[in-house]
Amino acid sequence: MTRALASRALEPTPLWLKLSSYLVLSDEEKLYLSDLERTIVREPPRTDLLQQGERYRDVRIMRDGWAIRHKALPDGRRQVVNFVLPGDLIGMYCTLFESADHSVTTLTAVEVASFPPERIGELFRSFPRLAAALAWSGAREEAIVAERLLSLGRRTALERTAHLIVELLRRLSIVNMATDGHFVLPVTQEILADALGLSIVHINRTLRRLRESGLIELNGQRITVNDVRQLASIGQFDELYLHLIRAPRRLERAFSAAHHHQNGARPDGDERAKA
Amino acid sequence: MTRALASRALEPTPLWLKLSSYLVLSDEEKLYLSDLERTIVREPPRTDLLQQGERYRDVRIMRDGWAIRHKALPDGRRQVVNFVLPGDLIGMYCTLFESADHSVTTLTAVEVASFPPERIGELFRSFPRLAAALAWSGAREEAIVAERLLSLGRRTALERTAHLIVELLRRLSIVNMATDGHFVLPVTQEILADALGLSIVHINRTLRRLRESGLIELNGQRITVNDVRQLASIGQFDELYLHLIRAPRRLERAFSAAHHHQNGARPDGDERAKA
DNA sequence: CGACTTCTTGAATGGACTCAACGGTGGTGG
DNA sequence: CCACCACCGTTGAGTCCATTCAAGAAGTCG
Repeated sequence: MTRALASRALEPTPLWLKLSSYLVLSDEEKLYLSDLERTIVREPPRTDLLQQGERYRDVRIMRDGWAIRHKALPDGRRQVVNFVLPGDLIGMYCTLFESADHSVTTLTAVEVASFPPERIGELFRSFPRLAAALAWSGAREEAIVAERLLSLGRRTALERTAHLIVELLRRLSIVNMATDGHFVLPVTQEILADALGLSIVHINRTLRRLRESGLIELNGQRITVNDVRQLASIGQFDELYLHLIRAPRRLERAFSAAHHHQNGARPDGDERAKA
Repeated sequence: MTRALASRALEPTPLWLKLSSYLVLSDEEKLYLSDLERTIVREPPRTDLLQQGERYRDVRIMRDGWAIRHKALPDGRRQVVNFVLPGDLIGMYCTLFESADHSVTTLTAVEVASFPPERIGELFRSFPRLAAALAWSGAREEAIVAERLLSLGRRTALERTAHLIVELLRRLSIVNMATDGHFVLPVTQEILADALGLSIVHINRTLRRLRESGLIELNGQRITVNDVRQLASIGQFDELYLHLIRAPRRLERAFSAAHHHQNGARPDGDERAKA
């Protein structure tokens, strides 16, 4: 490996930082990761990075900007599944499926890296720890979607809205995109409605209620949260599902504690059974 | 590896079959997989295999029976995130998180295998193809949750219900648990309501409408779908999201086509950029 | 056979939706 | 430079889908 590459590897990218919260990356892993982000593309707002039904495209890594992952019904009704923030992967596994079951559209100008899906095999074979960390972060994403499902299924409009605002505040503050309880939400009320399963009109009224009760302030796309505590309480927000706690580093342990498996199957443990 | 183990490996388990649809398993991989399912436990209905908030437990593999994955709000409202069927993993990544953000409860008597989370490291390091296939099947699960999110956000009660019935019919027929358009749904209307984000009363009325229009028949837990086509049309069901098509075997290709990556980062491709 | 859970149906309520209209803002071009 | 248009946000009024409340029927289990 050349010096030039090695020095380039030292710039930590959002993905780099995200995976670091799961395990301590070796220099080699950092190098490989930065190589995956070698090919960088900029896209304007309202660009489809991935389109529902589309056959194939490179895997993308969001480096800067916002996007939404969304699904549409044939008749046009639409649901925003999640917000894509820096460090998130786009179509990691979709490229291996026959075709994409969702779209990803930019909300702001973005900077994305991309690599061909063939490299996934390489990644899993040569960098198992990275592969595990990526799979893990995929599981974290699913947890977010599942929590949103709970919102749509069982929370009222007010609760849902409060919950989403607190979620975004927490997620953004990790990547230093929210300070002092305020952040930029580059989103129309229509998109908010599609994310929360509500009508535009009703989102508007719900935001007004939150504004009038003094919990939040809105000027343009800037949102200020005045009382996170109460907002979280309204939305019954429990940040457990975001899996932010990095303390145990269980993944790290799984790899270091593991007896290097060679060939057949010969681990420890006894054959217990329970009625 | 002993002969005894090798012979045991030859019984295909549901997980085995599921992963086979992504790639052709080698004998070694089959052997390892069957070793992961070595420790088998039986549990009665209404047992928690995993509990929201709980710190740690073994990874489970569902071998036989039904379970639900669900999340609850502090005030008791509940959302069923997904149905767990044979071949599905339980808590694969949760064991690596600090604590579980959802519960898994059996609906029927079940047979599950379990293995300690430390083996995940072993799996990723020694069986990259299996690891990729498992990550892939995790992505497929997320796709199902995302589709359910679309249901709760944008489909009416009737549409949602129709959609879920068709989904279960499709998923069950893959594992030979549905024949001739009928299957056993070991579920109360309360659970159905919690899965679809509706009240018990309304699910009852919705099922009645479907029954009265002749689309389905219900006797006890047995459900018969008389007109899949029309049911699918009501629910705007498009099976794309289930990712059942195994034809391309892209995963297989990603591994065989991949240039064995050795050390640093030196793949092909040019540094393009786009405005 | 009781006791419990589950299913079913009616009636009234309500949360969110649709329809509709108006105001603000920013971009475009005559 | 301002008229125009498109998009977005805001608000009112009426409607409807789904909920809650309530109570009885039908299973199910010890």
